[in-house]
Amino acid sequence: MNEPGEKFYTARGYAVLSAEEDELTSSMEDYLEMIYRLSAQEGYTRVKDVADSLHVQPPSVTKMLHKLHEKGQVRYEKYGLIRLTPEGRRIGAYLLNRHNTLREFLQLIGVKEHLHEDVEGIEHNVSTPTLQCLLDFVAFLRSKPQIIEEFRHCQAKKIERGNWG
Amino acid sequence: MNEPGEKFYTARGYAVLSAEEDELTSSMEDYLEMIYRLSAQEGYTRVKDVADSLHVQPPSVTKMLHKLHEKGQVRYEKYGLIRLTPEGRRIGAYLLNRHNTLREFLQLIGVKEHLHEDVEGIEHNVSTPTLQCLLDFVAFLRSKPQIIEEFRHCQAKKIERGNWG
DNA sequence: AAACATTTTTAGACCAGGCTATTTTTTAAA
DNA sequence: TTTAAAAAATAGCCTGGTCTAAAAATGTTT
Repeated sequence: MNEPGEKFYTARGYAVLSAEEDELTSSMEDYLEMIYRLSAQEGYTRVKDVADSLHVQPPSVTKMLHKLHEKGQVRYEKYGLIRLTPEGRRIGAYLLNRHNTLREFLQLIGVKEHLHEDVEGIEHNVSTPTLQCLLDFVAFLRSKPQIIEEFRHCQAKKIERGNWG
Repeated sequence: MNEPGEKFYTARGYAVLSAEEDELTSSMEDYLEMIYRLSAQEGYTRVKDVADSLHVQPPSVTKMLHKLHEKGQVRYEKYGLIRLTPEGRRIGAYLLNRHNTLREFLQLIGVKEHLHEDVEGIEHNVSTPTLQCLLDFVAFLRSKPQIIEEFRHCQAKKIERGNWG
């Protein structure tokens, strides 16, 4: 049909597929990444802090903590402190690294306006092998700063010529 | 807190925000993009074809058609053919272009394994200004093929050295 | 044109991840 | 140590995008 051998699904369809593979949902990743950030200093965080940071209400956090606990990423008991398990820390570190890599790449190609939103949306959909490519590419660009310099130059010229949407 | 001035939300949180801005949901984009592909030849398509292509059941298509009709992207009456409005065509073309741009970029940096899934997931989260950066960057890389050549070379060397995850 | 097959629609259920309102527990102050 | 305030948990509702089962419309034979 379209590209041969490629099956299309809706956004929901992909979500269901990855749930079947027992992967984390996008929201679970958001919570885990944030818990990882917040517990970096003290080794723990609290429901209220997570709620405030993610702009959700506390009951949403509690509910998600049960899920992350069941999945083995969070050590948690009622009214207690939130701590990641070693597994949770490993994943949290991975997620944060993925976030930062993506962010750095987008900055390199000149994204400014919706940087944060785009990173937050895109990160959940970057598979591990793709992340590896991105990492390699960012490292490559970092090692040859003239490339980005030249690209910036082209972009600037383009703006001058008024070729923009 | 984290990066100053950046507000974090969960995946759902962002979805709600963009709904409030009256933007299309990810699923709506998937349907619209597919209708655009399928109706490219004949100028129309059918519920069954959309359902088969997106691996959903026909009632899901019907329901979504009502929404896209309300939003003014689809011309549609019961049991009839599905046609895009001019507005729908414009957006469809934009979505397809975004898809292809992203795909080309990922291919350039050497993505092979999950190319299709990653494109399908990422595309919905690429804002218009970010897409513009990507377009510029892909054009730049296309105009200087030595860059990608050299990058490929580095990647290959890296594999040789066994520095991979 | 009658009968059968296919396509589409309708109706209603389900699930994740939010929410609000309320109750329970913990913490801080008097 | 009793009381007030803050934090967390529970219960239950809502929404979007799916599904299935059943009904309705359309198309295709013969």
